[in-house]
Amino acid sequence: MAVPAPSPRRLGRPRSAEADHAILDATRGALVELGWSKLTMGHVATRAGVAKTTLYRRWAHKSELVVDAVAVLFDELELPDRGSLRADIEGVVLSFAALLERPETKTSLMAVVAESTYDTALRARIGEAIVERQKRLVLEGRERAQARGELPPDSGNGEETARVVDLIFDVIAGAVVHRSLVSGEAVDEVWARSFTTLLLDGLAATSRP
Amino acid sequence: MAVPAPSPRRLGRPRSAEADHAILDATRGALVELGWSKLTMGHVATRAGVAKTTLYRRWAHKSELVVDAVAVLFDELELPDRGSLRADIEGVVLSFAALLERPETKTSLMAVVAESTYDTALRARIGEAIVERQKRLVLEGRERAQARGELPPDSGNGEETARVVDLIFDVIAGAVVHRSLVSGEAVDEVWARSFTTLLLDGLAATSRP
Amino acid sequence: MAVPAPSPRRLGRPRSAEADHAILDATRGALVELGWSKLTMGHVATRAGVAKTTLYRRWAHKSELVVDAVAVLFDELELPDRGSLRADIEGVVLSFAALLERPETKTSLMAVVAESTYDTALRARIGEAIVERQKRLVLEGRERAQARGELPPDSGNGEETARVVDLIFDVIAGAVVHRSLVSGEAVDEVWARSFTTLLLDGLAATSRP
Amino acid sequence: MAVPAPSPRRLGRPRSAEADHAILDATRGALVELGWSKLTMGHVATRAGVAKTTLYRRWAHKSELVVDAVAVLFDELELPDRGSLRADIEGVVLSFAALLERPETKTSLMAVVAESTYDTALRARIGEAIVERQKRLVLEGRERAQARGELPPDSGNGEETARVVDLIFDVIAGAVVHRSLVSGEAVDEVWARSFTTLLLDGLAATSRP
DNA sequence: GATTAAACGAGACGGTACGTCCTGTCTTAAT
DNA sequence: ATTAAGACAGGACGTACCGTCTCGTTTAATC
Repeated sequence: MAVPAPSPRRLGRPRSAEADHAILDATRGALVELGWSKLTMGHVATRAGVAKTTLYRRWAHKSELVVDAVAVLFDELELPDRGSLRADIEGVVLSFAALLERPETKTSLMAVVAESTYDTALRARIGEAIVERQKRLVLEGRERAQARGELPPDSGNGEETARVVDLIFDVIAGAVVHRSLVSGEAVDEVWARSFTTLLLDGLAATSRP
Repeated sequence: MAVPAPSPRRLGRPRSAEADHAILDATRGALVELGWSKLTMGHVATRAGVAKTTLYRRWAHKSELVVDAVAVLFDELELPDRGSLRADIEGVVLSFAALLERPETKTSLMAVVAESTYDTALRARIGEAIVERQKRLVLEGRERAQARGELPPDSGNGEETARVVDLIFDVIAGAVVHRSLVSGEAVDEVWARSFTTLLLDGLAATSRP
Repeated sequence: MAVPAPSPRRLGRPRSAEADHAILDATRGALVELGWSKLTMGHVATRAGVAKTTLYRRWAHKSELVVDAVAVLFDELELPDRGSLRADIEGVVLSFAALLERPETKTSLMAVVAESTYDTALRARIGEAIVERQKRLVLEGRERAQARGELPPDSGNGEETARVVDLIFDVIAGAVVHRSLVSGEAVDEVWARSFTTLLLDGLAATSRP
Repeated sequence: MAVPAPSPRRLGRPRSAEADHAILDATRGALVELGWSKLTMGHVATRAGVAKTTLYRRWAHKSELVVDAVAVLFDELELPDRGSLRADIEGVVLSFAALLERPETKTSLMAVVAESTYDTALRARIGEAIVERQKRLVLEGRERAQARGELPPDSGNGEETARVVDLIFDVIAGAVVHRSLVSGEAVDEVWARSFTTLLLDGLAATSRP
């Protein structure tokens, strides 16, 4: 996954899996205590009880290391069936907001996105490790709503469907991230309800012929 | 504004307004050529033909400098009357996206937002210099739509109005930023139309009693 | 003297004599507290309650300022008649050593001499303000010894006399300075007696035909 | 010696001996071209093709670096047997003066001595690396003169001997340094002869019972 | 069990930028 | 014209990190 096996050869001493964990743990810990900009490779290495070479053998840049360290937190997001599309959306908005409130993610997400604007490899890694994996939540919620009859079934046009999913994803994730990190205001139940109402109405109308 | 007068006293040589401009110009130029992460205070100073001390006397951190240098670009955003609420929204979405495509803003915005998560003074500066000032676009578009009869008049509840404006702002800005910088896909006319449809329908429904 | 009148004209506000004293006092004080290398023009100005311009108008360089500040201390050296040439020499050795033990002079003398090796103007200033004025002690002691009959009278050859005086001056001052500042050992009565014995015997023999 | 092994451990990459030489060579070169006061750590590092950190890892201060760089020049001083005590003294006086005329030593010696007045570690380093090692010349010349019968043999009292050696050392070195650097006049054959006469007579008398 | 080759810790390395300090000059208004 | 105040260009400081390197030392899989 994030730390690809260097080659199928198996000569010499194998890499330490312990070191991998220690480094990622140390990275998350350092993010909490220092934030993105004061986190250094040397500090992470020391904190993980590992030599700098061991760290650089696995991750060439701080941004890649942080993406991998933080990605796992995004995987914790889930979409339990709350019984209605409205409840599901409000739920995911609130749990996404809660995730963004954690110091590890708060300080990292924007930073790696910023870094990625000039680094296509990093952009790909972010897309793969974080962004794409969150779209599953939209897909899942959508299918469930279709099963409930809250949304019309797929048009059969896969491209069209992908476009809609992307749009909804950008609207939900974008609004939450912007409110939380840019506007710097709390994403609470009140806001989640207003936002969900707006989105539901938009979706309902869009779904009409 | 950005560089507040240090005090009403008038002792000693006054600060050079030329230097202010040269520094902000140099900052924008360096952002274009080097991007956020390779921009250094020393480089900006050299480029501005100014000593580093002169720079640090005004801006203690690179992030504050960049906020001030970039804020003016956001002020260039305008909302010409395109005849309908739909046209106005599509217009602002596209011109905001165009702004985010400029190299000066592309990396900077996310980077300073990232920095602001651990620096409340910076967060305030961003809010004041960038975020709050862009809400005027939402207000303006809304009033115009109300005048056209496309949206119902204000409820008279100022707090309620502010909440709605904030929501719309976060949804529009958030969706555009997310699509453009996080998802890394183009904000083109097609997307703008889909997004606007979604938003308009949401607004229309929300406005119904 | 050390601070030459800028010109015989007397237009505009006259220079403050208070400032002169304050600056020289502050310089000596700073030398005591900080030593030569940590003394700065800005610090002296602040300590003297004077603007930097006021300081630079009088002394262009730190070394010149220090020479003037310290020269006055060397003028305090005196040669009271102790009754014999031996006693006079031992006296001047000990009082010169005592002067070199003061922190103002200890830290300054070698420093300005070092500086003067690449700065002929400074060398001249040191020669004039410090070195030449101390030769009076040698001259005085010599004349007194001649009056006592301890040394033969002048040969009448002025050049010859000057050469001898210079030699004795360099030997006495050099030995004391070297012992005190380079070797870093105390110039006490025991050493002064040994040194004086050596010098007297040398002089006596030299004076014989 | 000058750069003590940091510890007997042998962990990590060992320090580069090449770097040591390059730095000391660069220091001497910079002293020749720039003199003490314009020599900077950064310049030396660049000239040596070495990072500043590499330099600071070995020498914390410019003065210590210069002491080590210059000490080796003092070791070049030698005392070839010139056949008589008089010739030996005249020889060492002239060659010491020639050494002090070299641009590397000219400013450096006084400067580091000045610095050492407020820095006991530096004083110790100077004592060890320069001062103590030059006393060998006095010892050597003295033994040779005793072998020739020009001076009486040692009294057997080691402390007494050390005191005499120190005295002679301070008188010779002090007089030459003072004439050359403080009085700023040439140490030529004429002066050397006068000084040697004075010293020999003093020694002769001192040696008499 | 010995060999082999990569991974490991430690830390030195060349290099870049940092943010501060000092220098000596200049620009204000006040005296 | 001099003063206090303080901004200015410039340059060096000593430190912190970067990413690479060079050591001597494990640690498995292979021979």
